[in-house]
Amino acid sequence: MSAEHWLPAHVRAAGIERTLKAGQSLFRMGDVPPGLFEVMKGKVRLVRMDASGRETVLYTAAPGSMVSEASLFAPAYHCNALASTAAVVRLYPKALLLAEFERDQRVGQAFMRMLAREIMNLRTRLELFNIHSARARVRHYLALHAGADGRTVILSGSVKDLASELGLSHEALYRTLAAMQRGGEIVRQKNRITFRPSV
Amino acid sequence: MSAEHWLPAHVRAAGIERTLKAGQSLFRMGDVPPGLFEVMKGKVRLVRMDASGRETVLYTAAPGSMVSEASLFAPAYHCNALASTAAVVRLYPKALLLAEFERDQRVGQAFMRMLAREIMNLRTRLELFNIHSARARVRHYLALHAGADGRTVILSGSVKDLASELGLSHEALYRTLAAMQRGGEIVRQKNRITFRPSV
DNA sequence: CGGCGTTTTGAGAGAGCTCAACATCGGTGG
DNA sequence: CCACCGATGTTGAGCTCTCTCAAAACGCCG
Repeated sequence: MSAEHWLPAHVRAAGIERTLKAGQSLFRMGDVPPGLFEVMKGKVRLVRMDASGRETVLYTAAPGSMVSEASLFAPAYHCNALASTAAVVRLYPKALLLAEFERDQRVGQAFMRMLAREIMNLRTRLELFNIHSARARVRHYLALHAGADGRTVILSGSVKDLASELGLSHEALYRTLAAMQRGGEIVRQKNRITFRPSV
Repeated sequence: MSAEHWLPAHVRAAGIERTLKAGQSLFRMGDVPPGLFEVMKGKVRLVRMDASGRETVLYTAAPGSMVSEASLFAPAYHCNALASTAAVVRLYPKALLLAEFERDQRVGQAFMRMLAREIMNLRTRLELFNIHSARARVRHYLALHAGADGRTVILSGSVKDLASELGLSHEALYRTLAAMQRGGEIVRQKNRITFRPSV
């Protein structure tokens, strides 16, 4: 959900900035969505809690990414947004955006494209979560997040964060990474993983 | 993704119908999307295959539902569509739709709303797949698909179909349903499940 | 009636989860 | 400068739960 400058300057300028401390809540399930948030600094994650208190990470927004696109048309949020790190977000009010969509067709269409891309991301994630083997999940993730060379992934957070993004316990992930390294499938540096694609 | 008559009559009239036999493919990953499909009769499922041949059901479209909304802006399909039963679909060509979005703001906005709803559905599904216990998954599904009375779910296919929609092996699902019935949590009739919500 | 797919139950094994202990690292304050 | 402390990183061991392979009853349709 990258902004990629599809939003006209005058709308961006009208954004209302807000600063969040690590762990602070941006919005909660049930709140009325005021508009669209763009993450300027830090990271914000969308999560849901199930009955047992388990947290499902629905999405992690990095600088340039949007949050709550889907809720722009909904009467209430259906998940919680929490700052994973200290963060700055910018709010674009709903009415302003809808007016802009009407004024300039291209903006509205860019927004559709963004929604469509998010749908595809979510489907890919769904596929990931349907994989039971931890090793296969890691492979799937690595293949999908490889950099330009096709065999390097930069971790943007702790391994623990990665674990919750993969829907694995952090212990299982540590073990899997260790085993893959022993087997020569991956090499780990500070916050970088190099791997052999499609062995 | 229900159509709900948001599409103007003259666009609907321009749709191209196509008949599919059970198991027949509507489109495959990599194909160029010609437009939007509406399911008129039967059921069509979106699936992806992972490396091991396991099939992940991304979405099941019933009559009135749209397929390939997200791919309207993509150069190629990112998943496969298969007829689960004998089915009839109607194709709305991409160019026609985009022109209509420009002509009438409300149609474009209705489409955005549809995309947004699909995002929320997918997030709910993601949450479902993050639940490991079969029983909790079934509870989650039942709570979400309860009818007006809040405690009855009509199964629209076989239990086996339900199993793949829940991401469970069919054996696990049968066992779980049997156990829940023994425990008095649910009552099963022909193709209907009645349950006690939030016990 | 025969065949095929769904439904059901059994048994075993593998894999991830949980609880637990310990190492490591960075930041804080004395 | 060093001790402390909390969070991350790492490894161990046992347990539970689903998956897989198997087999049999059931129901529907030609």
